[in-house]
Amino acid sequence: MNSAEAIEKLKQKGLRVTPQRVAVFRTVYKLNNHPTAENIISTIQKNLPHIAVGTVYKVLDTLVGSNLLEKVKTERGTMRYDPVLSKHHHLYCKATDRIEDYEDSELDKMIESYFSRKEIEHFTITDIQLQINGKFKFKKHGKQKKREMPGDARG
Amino acid sequence: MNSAEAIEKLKQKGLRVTPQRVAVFRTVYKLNNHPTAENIISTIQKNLPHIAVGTVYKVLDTLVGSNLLEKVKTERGTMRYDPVLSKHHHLYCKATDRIEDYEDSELDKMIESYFSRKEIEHFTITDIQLQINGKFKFKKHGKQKKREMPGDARG
DNA sequence: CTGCGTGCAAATGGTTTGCACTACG
DNA sequence: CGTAGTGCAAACCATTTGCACGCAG
Repeated sequence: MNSAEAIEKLKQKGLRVTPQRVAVFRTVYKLNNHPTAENIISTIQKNLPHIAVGTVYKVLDTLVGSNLLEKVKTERGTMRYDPVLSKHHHLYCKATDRIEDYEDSELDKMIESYFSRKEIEHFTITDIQLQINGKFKFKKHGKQKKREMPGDARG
Repeated sequence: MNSAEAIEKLKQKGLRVTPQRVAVFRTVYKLNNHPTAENIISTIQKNLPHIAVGTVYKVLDTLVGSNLLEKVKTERGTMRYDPVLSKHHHLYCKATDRIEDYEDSELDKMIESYFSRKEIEHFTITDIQLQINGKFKFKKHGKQKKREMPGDARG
């Protein structure tokens, strides 16, 4: 996503456009591994060395509030951020803390029709998200460079 | 769950039996609202005033590690604990941070058979958990007493 | 211009850790 | 008895907050 696109999206949501917001937004798109706040900060600081930690958190909150990003929790303690593209589920590996998105409209339809038949007594559903736990199969071409990203192979 | 049962379960897992472990374990069963560590601590301290915060966290880790409890994280930052009874999903209300368990073997079968047909390319599934988001419908009999439990009506 | 957004640094709060002591097996 | 478990308090660390300044609209 380039700056123009980022600016456009911010404007659509009625948000003030600042270099910090553009940078945070673009960075979450660029780092497509559900980065932590820290990942985002250290990446941004290469281009925008002056940005403050608190600002990044505030911007992330703003973007989540405007539905431009979503906040994801894992077993481990820290929050992760994900561009909101469309309805999706998460593949999650506990051993490596890696998350990937999983979209499957057939699955969604099946679940939706199931719950339209079978209601839950005292609860009104707004949406359903699957956490699909397991293990990523790694292709074994070349060695994997060690980066400071969550979700890289550790197990 | 009484002490004898708690002790039995700890022994089954090969864990040393201590008053602290019994108390933590029983308290999570008693507080069936997916309590936070803090809920557990303040409840236990009524009977076992000397127990240390650090101990409770260590015991919780131990019990989670032995598969007697599970650890759940919500949108809000804090961890919540849940007795492991059987495979279940979570009903979750963002507004109140309330969690309830949801069991449905028909649903489980449907999902299982779906994924046995439709494999995910680079991922091996171990289990699937649904987060069913929405709103609890409250029955309006009498007033609800205010407690310091997560998941009570706030919205 | 006017106030929202930012930078900075200190505060917060849930969780973890290190160490001396205790008690389970 | 020996070692795993506990109590305690300090440390940790991701996130939040308060305030003065700067820049977007």
